[in-house]
Amino acid sequence: MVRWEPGASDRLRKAALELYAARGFEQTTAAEIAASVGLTERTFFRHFADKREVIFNGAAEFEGGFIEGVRDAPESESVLEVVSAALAMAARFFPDERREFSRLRQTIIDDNASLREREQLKMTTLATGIAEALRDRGVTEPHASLAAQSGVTVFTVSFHQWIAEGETRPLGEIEADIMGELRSLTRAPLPNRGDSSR
Amino acid sequence: MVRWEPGASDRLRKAALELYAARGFEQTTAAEIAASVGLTERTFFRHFADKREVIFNGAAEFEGGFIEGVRDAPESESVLEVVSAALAMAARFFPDERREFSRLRQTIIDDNASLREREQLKMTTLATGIAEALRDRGVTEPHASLAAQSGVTVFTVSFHQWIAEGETRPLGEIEADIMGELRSLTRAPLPNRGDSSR
DNA sequence: GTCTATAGTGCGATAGAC
DNA sequence: GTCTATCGCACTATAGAC
Repeated sequence: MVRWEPGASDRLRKAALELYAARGFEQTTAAEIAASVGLTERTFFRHFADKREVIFNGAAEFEGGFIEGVRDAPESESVLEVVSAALAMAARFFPDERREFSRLRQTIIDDNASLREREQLKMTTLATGIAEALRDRGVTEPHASLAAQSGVTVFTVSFHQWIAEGETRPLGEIEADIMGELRSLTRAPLPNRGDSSR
Repeated sequence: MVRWEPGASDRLRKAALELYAARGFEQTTAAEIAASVGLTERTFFRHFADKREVIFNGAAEFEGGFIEGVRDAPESESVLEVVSAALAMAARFFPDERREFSRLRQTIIDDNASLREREQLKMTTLATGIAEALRDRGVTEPHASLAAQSGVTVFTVSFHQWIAEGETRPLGEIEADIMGELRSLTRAPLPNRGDSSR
């Protein structure tokens, strides 16, 4: 006989996702989520700092993996090569089995401004972390920040393509493509730049 | 005899900035801001959708200017040249006289997570708008999104440098530098890329 | 686990300007 | 009369304090 079922956190996460998807984020109260798995509102807030965090708190693991990808990348003259290695590592967090789940999660986020805000902050935090890891590898500013943010840009654009309707390629493949597109984009000349200092 | 002083929203904005700076964003209530200029909490929320918006709602003008810069840029083969023209336009919203104010505003934002969230969302919204303007010029995806996001990256890195202690160069000049750095970064080769498709 | 401050919303009343 | 900016009050949910 147990006093409470184990895995409160997991049950809350699962219930929250379902309720947010079914009736919308704002229309779902923390009390409802908790009640639906036999817990109280207070317990919900002991597990998650706020209503939104329940959707994002698997993200720390992903962020860590991305940054680890930077730290463990092989020696290279090219900063972007390091970032590419990290992108490949990041792609491992999104195997094809997870695509449908990612689609559902993204529709929930897209439907609510405060969830979009939280997501953007996570991406910026990620970029900041990558920049730091690059500086630890000896990359100087502003290159570290630019490369880090560009890596996140490639990830974001690729991720949205990955969950686009009808897309079947794995994330890693899309990332390689998009990185190539970014490089060709910035390779084009800036013809009549003239004296840019005034 | 007038029933109320005119310019309620300007007065609220000014008072909010001062109070946020003096005692912090979370330690300042909407009621206090309103009371400090002789209005009620309810009136504050009729002018601003939420407590944070009071700090950001000058930003629509800036966003419009940036996007206008894309629309009005001269014909060019290079997408990045278009983005550079828009960056130059954006820089006009931040003349040197505004640098001190921008520093103060940024410290308020940096000190609070929810303000940072809102700022990041604004930047993403901006990138989305720029991408749309680029597509209207005939730029296809994923180039439009990549170029737009890269433009915002250059702006963000440049802006932070612009308000860095001891920095005296105008924003436009910093932007040109940073854009050059981004270009040189992505120009470096990706040596042993091999078969990137698997 | 309870208690409370605060954010934010909805609605009716009010006092002028036109 | 209508329109608009405000007040005042009641209310819910979040989130933190105790």
